[in-house]
Amino acid sequence: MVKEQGKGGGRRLTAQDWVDAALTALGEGGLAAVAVEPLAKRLKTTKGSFYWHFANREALIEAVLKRWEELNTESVIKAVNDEPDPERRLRNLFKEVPAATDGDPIEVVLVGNVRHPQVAAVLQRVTERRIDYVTQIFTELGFPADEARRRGVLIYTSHLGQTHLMHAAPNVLPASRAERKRYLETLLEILLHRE
Amino acid sequence: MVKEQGKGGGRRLTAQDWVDAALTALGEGGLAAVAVEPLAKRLKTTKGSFYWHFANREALIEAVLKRWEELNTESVIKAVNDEPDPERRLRNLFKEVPAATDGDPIEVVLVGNVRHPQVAAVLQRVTERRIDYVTQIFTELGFPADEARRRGVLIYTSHLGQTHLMHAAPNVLPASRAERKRYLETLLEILLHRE
DNA sequence: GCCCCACCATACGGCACCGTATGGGACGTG
DNA sequence: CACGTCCCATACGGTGCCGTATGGTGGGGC
Repeated sequence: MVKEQGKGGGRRLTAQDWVDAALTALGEGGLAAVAVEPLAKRLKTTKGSFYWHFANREALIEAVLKRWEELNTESVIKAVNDEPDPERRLRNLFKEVPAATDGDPIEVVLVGNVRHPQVAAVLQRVTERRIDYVTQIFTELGFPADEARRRGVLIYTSHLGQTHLMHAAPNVLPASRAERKRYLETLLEILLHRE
Repeated sequence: MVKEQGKGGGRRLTAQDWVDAALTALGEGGLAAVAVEPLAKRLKTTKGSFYWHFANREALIEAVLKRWEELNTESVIKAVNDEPDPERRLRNLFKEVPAATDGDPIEVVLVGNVRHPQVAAVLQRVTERRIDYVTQIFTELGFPADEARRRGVLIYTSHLGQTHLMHAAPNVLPASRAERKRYLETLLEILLHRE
């Protein structure tokens, strides 16, 4: 008989299992839900397991933030970065990113906990990384540095506003797919235009 | 000798005092900081006072959310609404609102806690109220209903994105005052233009 | 001056979570 | 098959918060 690996069974866990569960909990219940005993219950195990893999709760938070950072910056950038044409890369970026993180509440959850030092640090890094990347695209499109950055910030805040609104009052954006696409198109036309 | 009213002294408190303190705590420490015993410490009193004025913690949260709602919608709208010209009213709105709530983290704090039922409800109401108001201005400007609403949502998400970014990474918007004004001006030109 | 009542202090039980201590089971290795 | 290592279960003490019970205080009405 093979080793029982059924996800509910009594298999051994890795640190990664804890991080994954923490990531889910973070989205569902906020930072407060990244807590040892509730996660142990969710994983059908006990604290004994957790404190074998991690020093304490803070270490888990650090790990889950790092994981989120990597999932939401580098991997997305990597997925888009093989498109050579800058304009099409920009379109891909703002078409793919919402598709991947549409209902993902972690972004807004983290901003709501920006007083938390670890959260503040990761938000800082992620934001700068994203804006730098978009700015770089505008630079490749031939805009001077300051104008490229200005447009990068602009398109990024637009995206943030959509994300924010979508969680604050989802019903306000009903025909989201088509409407958002049209909105994005308008915005891109404005921002790609050289005055 | 007059009755000692020094804000540290042993004076009697009203329910409003608790709500005010809760509002401050909400901004500083998130929803979790709207907690009875910590607030009692802050007010230099005890739980005994709290449970005289409120039934429980949930009642306080309800009250503080209602207070925030009123401070951030009706009072702002009232302050702007005496301007008869719609376009100038719009400009006033997006010049005054950020001035009043620039560093105010409560907005993003609440979105981060959107799973909380009471928070979700107030965010729902506030968002719809704000968008309705802006939409109405565009209607007064002569746009048909659907176009007015589209532009209202648009300008509102832009504002939200700025707020969001300002808390996620404040240093990204350094020359905020002048830059934001220019940004807003650009946006308004776009949105006020009849194609 | 007395009393009453709005308002507060204190003490208590309960719960949820953190982190530690310690024993036990499973599995590879010899 | 013995044994050590890895990983987990259980039990415990500590902390911070919620909500209740109950007694205390001080100032306004008579």
